[in-house]
Amino acid sequence: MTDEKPAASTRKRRGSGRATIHDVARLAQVGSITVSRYLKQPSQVSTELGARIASAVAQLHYVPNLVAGGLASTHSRIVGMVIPNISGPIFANTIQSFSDTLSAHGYQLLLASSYFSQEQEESAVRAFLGWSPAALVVTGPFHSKATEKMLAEAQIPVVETWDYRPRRKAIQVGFSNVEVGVQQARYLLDKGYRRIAFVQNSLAGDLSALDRRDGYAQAMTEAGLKPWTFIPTEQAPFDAGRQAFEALALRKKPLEAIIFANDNLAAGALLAGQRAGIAMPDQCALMGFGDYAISPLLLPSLTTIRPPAREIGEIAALRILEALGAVPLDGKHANARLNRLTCEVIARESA
Amino acid sequence: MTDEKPAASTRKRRGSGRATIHDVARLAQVGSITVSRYLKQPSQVSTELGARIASAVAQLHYVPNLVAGGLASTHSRIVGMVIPNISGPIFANTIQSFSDTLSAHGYQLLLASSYFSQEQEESAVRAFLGWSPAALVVTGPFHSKATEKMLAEAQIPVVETWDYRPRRKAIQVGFSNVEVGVQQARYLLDKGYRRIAFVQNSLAGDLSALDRRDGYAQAMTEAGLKPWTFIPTEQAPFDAGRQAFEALALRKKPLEAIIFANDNLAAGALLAGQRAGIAMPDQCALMGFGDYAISPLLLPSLTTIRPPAREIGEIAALRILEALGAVPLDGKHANARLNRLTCEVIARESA
DNA sequence: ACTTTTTATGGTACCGGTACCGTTTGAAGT
DNA sequence: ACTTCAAACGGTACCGGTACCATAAAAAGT
Repeated sequence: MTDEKPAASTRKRRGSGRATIHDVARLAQVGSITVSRYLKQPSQVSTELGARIASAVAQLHYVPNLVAGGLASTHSRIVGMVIPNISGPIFANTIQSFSDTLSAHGYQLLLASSYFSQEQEESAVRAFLGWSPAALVVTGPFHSKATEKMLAEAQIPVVETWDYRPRRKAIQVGFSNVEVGVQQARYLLDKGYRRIAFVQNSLAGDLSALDRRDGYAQAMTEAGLKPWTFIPTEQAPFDAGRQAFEALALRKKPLEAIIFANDNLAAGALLAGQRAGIAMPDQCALMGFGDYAISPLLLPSLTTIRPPAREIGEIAALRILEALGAVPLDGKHANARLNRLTCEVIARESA
Repeated sequence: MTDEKPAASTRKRRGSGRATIHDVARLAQVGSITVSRYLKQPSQVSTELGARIASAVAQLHYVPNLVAGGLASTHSRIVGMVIPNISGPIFANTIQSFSDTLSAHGYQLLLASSYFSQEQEESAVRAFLGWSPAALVVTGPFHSKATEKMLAEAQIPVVETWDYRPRRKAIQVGFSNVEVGVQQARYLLDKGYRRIAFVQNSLAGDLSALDRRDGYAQAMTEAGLKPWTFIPTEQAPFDAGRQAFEALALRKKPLEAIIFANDNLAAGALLAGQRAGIAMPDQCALMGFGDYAISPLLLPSLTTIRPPAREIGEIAALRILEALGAVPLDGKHANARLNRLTCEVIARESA
């Protein structure tokens, strides 16, 4: 009948085989641009054409090709996030709330972990930028030169999480670790402890603990006391905590209280104290950072600092969505470039 | 009028402003296609041109636009993963190892969480497909009709993790939850317990626990014993565990052993037992699932099952990379569609 | 009644790469 | 010397959407 094999094009089709916007347009007998409009702002299309298009979309199982859309409009609904690690007890909540808030507004999350390595961060950022993401999130203020440059030149919102440094260019969503160190020291000083030590983490990459140590040292000096830092050589956190406890609490003139760079170190110390029969907090008080899931369950339960992990993820997402115009400005924070959050002291039995 | 302004093209440029492959080609005085080749298979380009191109790339800070490349070639180096949650104790390790293995080969991870909701999973899969990903990973074998259809029609590798069901079409990387239930029951039976109950999770979405319950029931029946299932009404896991413990262990004729759908439930029960002064495991033995971080720290430490979370992520990534030709076939597993992993009983004090 | 503005729709070029194919050149084969 | 063939490189047409502009009809303004 009539149709003579429409040119049985010898040229090979390159396409993916999926239905395109043009297929939908043909079936609905409208222009392809109208389909595009209907999918983005249905109000601009008459109800009649809208119905025809909707029917065609359903019939063809049309799924918009976001890659093509991204290329044409030079901006995608992808947001990249680089975080030190996914499986650790700290950042998972941030990722979760960030992802949830984003995806509620139709954005997708590209995720990579850096393990506190600036090189890995750099290569992740570079790869992400290739997708012309709508925004980027990184952790902390410490990046390689090249990363700084890429972030500065990308014409997109950049958020630095888990720290707060007003001088920097990126949007800040986090807290001051120096402040937290002060907070920890003051809490113990208020309780009457005087001989207080700080135990760093052995993992070199996490620089935020150094800020907390500085805050601790500052508060100690202000109180006329001598700060005392211990750096474990053991790598595994529980072992490092035990090592620190033995070095600080089992000596001739033991320390009265110890602040640890994180709860895992503190937990290792606490378990060592249990075994050694040291009364905590009476003979030695322990304080952690992070409020990990184990901390309330230990005996004695661990006094620690709870960082606003979930809040950081959510606020970071909101600031991004605002900057992209996907969400009306929050009257109060009004797209604030600086979001200073605070950590809460979780007072339990160990200090 | 004047308008003159001759060349000054009044037409607006739509581009992103970043250097393109054509800018590089112009600067290096080669065809743009040669630049493209050089970036993908440098061996096909003479060293002389290669050097010129490399210099131009460096000079312009050229970052390839992956969106354009993806559109042209109809495939990207993105892999989508839908997982019930990120922040929970279970899946974080899978995400981490999956992400690490992928990114070591230049692939990026698009992540979304479903909270065990098939609707959320469906919308995530739909959004991911819009990016024409290289592969997709989902959790478990339970999906909506529409999801099944999309996964089947997408011409890409699909992996189902955290379960093992040979009959299904997707690549399987996981373990049989029924088997685990049997394993749990047998462990307790071997220890001499007879009156054994199973406590489900109250969260309706996680269907894998039902399989474990079925395995438990099967093993009990085989041993000539009556299975006993308890379904808490409390929502929060610790509370639900306590509720179950009170209902099962504090009754007139208490159960001898209880299997919980996960370690959090078991932990709640264990703490309730501590408070009530019940000797565990002597008066009542407890067994969990998941081997969460808290489990070894409880008193008594919790006997549980350790799922191969990290392994699942890594093997899923390897199978995908193999299927995509990014990695040579593992001689032994040879791109196996079925990867049956096993769970390990972690025998501790509570059972 | 006529001009101006708004609404609904379509045509076309373009985003920045890559697949496909063609051309040139020099080495190898006969 | 002539043909054959592989290597190196470039031209062009796409991939599948959207930005920009144009157009026609309807609504509003004077």
